[in-house]
Order: sequence, then C-alpha cells, then structure tokens
Amino acid sequence: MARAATTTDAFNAVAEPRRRQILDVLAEGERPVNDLVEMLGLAQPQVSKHLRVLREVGLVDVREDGRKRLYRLNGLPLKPIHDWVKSYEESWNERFDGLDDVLDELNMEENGDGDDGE
Amino acid sequence: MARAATTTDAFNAVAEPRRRQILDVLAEGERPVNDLVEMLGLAQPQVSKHLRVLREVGLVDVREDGRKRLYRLNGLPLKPIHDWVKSYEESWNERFDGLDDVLDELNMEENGDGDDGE
DNA sequence: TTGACATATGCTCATATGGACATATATTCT
DNA sequence: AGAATATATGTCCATATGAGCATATGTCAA
Repeated sequence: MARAATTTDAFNAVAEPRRRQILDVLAEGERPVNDLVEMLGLAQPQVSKHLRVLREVGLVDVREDGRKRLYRLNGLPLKPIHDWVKSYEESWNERFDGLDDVLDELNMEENGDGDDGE
Repeated sequence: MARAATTTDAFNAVAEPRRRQILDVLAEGERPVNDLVEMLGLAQPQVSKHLRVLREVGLVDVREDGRKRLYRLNGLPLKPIHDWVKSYEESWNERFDGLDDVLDELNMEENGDGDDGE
C-alpha cells in the first residue's frame, strides 16, 4: 500500500502546506478561487485541485455566485486533530516532564496558583 | 514534485495513523520496539520504519538498553500543529458562525455572561 | 453567436510511500 | 564460538501525489 490518500481525513489533507495557507486565507472570509490564486501565487489549476481535496474532507464549502465560486471555511473536520494533539500539550509545557510533575505541583501550592480546571 | 516527505515536519509524520498510534502508546511511557510490535500488531520492520520517521522529525528519542532500544515520546514538534489548529477552534465552537457572532454577543449581554478576557 | 472571464478536469512525469519479505547488525546467553 | 534475541536496513511493488500544461465546462457581455 502507498501512503493514505490526502482525502482520507483532515490529518492528511492538512499535511500539505499550501492547503493550510488556503485555509488561513479563508479563515478571514469567503473568497473566490481567483483571489486565492493571486494571494498564494499558485497556478489556478493547482488551487482548484487543492480546494477539491479540502472539499472532499469537508474543510471548505462552496457557493455559486455568477461565474465565480465562493469558498468558505468549515473548521469542524479540524476538531479531531485538535483533540488528538491537545492531549500532548502537557508534553511540551514542561512541568510535566516525568517526575518534575509532582515537584511543580508543590511549588504551585506555595504560590497559591490553583489552576486545575481546563 | 510528489507529496512532501513524511519526514518534512510533524504535520506529515503524524498524518499516518500508525504513527499516531505509536505516539499514543509512548505517551504512557518509554517502550522497546517489540512492545509496540505486539501492541499494534504490526510487522517489526514496519514499526522500526515508522519509528525512524518519528525520530527524524524529533517526535521520539531513543535510549539504548542492552539489546533493546527504548523509545520515548517528545511532544514538542507537535506544538506547531497545536498552535495552528487552535486558531480554528472558534470555527467549530459555533457562536462564531459568521454573523451569528454579533447576535451571540448580544444574547450574552442579556444573560450577563461577560466573558471577554480568555 | 462570439468572445472574454472563472473554474474544473484530464494527462504526463518524477518521486516517495507503506507493506511484505529477506537480511544485516548488535547484544546476551550457553 | 555459536545460537538466540532485538532491532535496523534494503529491495520490490502498487499506488497516489503535486506540479505543469492543455483543455473542457459554465457564465456573463457585446
């Protein structure tokens, strides 16, 4: 088997930097394809293809407007990524580096910094 | 050009489900390769190759222990993913769905739920 | 209708993938 | 030393990629 298709899920769709750029632009509002072509400096067919992938995983919705097609962000498929990666947050937020965990909590009690929710 | 190498960054490395599984196991503690082989039901060479990719993007560290090699999670390279995806959090947390934004804030004033800090 | 504009598809190509399987390297035991 | 254990590498293969370029489809204007 080769690598999983980019349309398999948001993880794969978003692994491509250009597609992240597209989403970043769309995050600020609906846009026609040509805007993306100009803003990203990509060839129009490439943009359309990237948009197709994003559409197939549900990351964007399209709306017809005359001869233009307005693309719009739909972040929901990103939630699984967020949820997965969030569980690793502690691993880079130091203070959870193994046994330091306990020591840190003791320090926090000293400082009266009771942050345990969320 | 073909797709970016899986070793390009964490985004690509983590697009492969097996590698996410490996990280999920390692999140609970250091493990030798064979543990992963058994727990994931994969062939040993495959596990070693996935570990190589994870090593190349810095997601795991290795430690020699006799004839075993203990792999350990290093979540730091996941932070860019977290940071990127987090900025889209509002897009699936409803109440930010375009113009509903404003209406929601009006409703919140009614309920006296003044949450503007974050 | 003809033509310009906007977007989507089709095709070719170089490349890297992940699985399967064989084999190399390293370490411990007898 | 020789065998068993633990892990890494190498090869082959089917597959999908993303870029480049040509072209089809669809829409509005004259």
